[in-house]
Amino acid sequence: MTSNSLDAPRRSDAPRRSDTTRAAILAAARVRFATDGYQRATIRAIAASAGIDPSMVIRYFGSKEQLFAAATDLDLRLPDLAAVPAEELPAVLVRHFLDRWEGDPADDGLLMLLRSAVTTEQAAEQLRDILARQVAPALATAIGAERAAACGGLVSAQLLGLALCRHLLRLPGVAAMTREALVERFAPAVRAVLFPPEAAR
Amino acid sequence: MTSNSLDAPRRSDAPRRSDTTRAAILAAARVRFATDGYQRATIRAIAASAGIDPSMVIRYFGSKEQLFAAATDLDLRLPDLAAVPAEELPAVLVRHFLDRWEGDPADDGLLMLLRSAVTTEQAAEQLRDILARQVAPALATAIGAERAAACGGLVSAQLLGLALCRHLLRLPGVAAMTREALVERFAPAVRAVLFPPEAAR
DNA sequence: GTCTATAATTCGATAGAC
DNA sequence: GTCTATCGAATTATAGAC
Repeated sequence: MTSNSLDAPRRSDAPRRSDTTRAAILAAARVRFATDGYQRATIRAIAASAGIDPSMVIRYFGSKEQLFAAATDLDLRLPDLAAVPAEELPAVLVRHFLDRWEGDPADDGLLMLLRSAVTTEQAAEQLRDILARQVAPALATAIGAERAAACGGLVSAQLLGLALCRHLLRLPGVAAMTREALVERFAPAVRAVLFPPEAAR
Repeated sequence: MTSNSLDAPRRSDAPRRSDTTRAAILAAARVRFATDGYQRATIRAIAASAGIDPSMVIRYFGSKEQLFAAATDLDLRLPDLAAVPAEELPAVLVRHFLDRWEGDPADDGLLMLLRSAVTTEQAAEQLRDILARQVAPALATAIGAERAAACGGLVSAQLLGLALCRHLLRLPGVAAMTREALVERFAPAVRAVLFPPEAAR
């Protein structure tokens, strides 16, 4: 998956030129996709950011669609939720995602994917797949498979809603809050869907 | 705002041809913007949906940007929240938006605007403006201006997150739930940000 | 008022020289 | 491996005939 499928095995450990170029394209693509979304992020702009010719992008990745697929092959790097006390689970989740979103734009794959997923079906499919494969299983280790299935989507709705309003729409009331204030105010809401009060069961 | 600024007053009450054409363009534009977003919704496609020539769209609205501005001049039609008991406020809010989103795509302006706002700054600006002018004041009548300012953004994050995951991303776990199940499970989360528990104040 | 024709860009992707 | 040159399609917007 990560090595060039056309090459025979090599003895040298030194990175090939083609590998560094490929990595440069991928890094530039992640930044452009994150800020502009799939449609506005042109191959030409990505190539310019990477300092190479547009035709190289096609040569290395075949098409814009395949480049996007490679750029959005994400690992959310969720912590081990089984080790977290139920009481702290909501805050841990909120803090984890907030931390990732504040980091390097080329590294916060979730925001990149979310920006494109709203208007590009291919990206939406990829996002659904990633959430199902990573968030749901991680939740299952903490609160059991049955309850994770029942509230996984609602937890996603809350966390993606937070990402949406804070980083993509930049609503003043959400974008201006500090990370810790956000954890304090939003974690109780996540708790309400993770552990439904009696009245809602 | 709603009448053609170039016309002199007329005595007849019969709708002019230009008014029905203008309305047809606007209706078609709302559908295309809602399903495809600002960039993919082309003037050609909108004209085809309205059964007229693409050049007519420009003639009536000047440019694609101005057409979008006219199509997204929304009224969320929020109910009178001052008349709602605090206890029922979260469920009333969730149910109101769910109802609107299930309706006619050409009438659910919020979903249309949200789809474009993630990748088009003009749409994001319009959405921020609408939320600030309509949601925030309505909340203020129910829980007071001070507390509305503190939690308005968080309530928006929850409701927009729900719209995002249910109707734009169509996450299976959220899209499959019935409207009433969603109210029951999501209202407690909205309550948690509207009326913060002691631990989070 | 409505349409035909087209200008002026911009995009993804390809061919081929070096 | 890298770049030049370009194709073919699609876009917004305009000019002008009827």
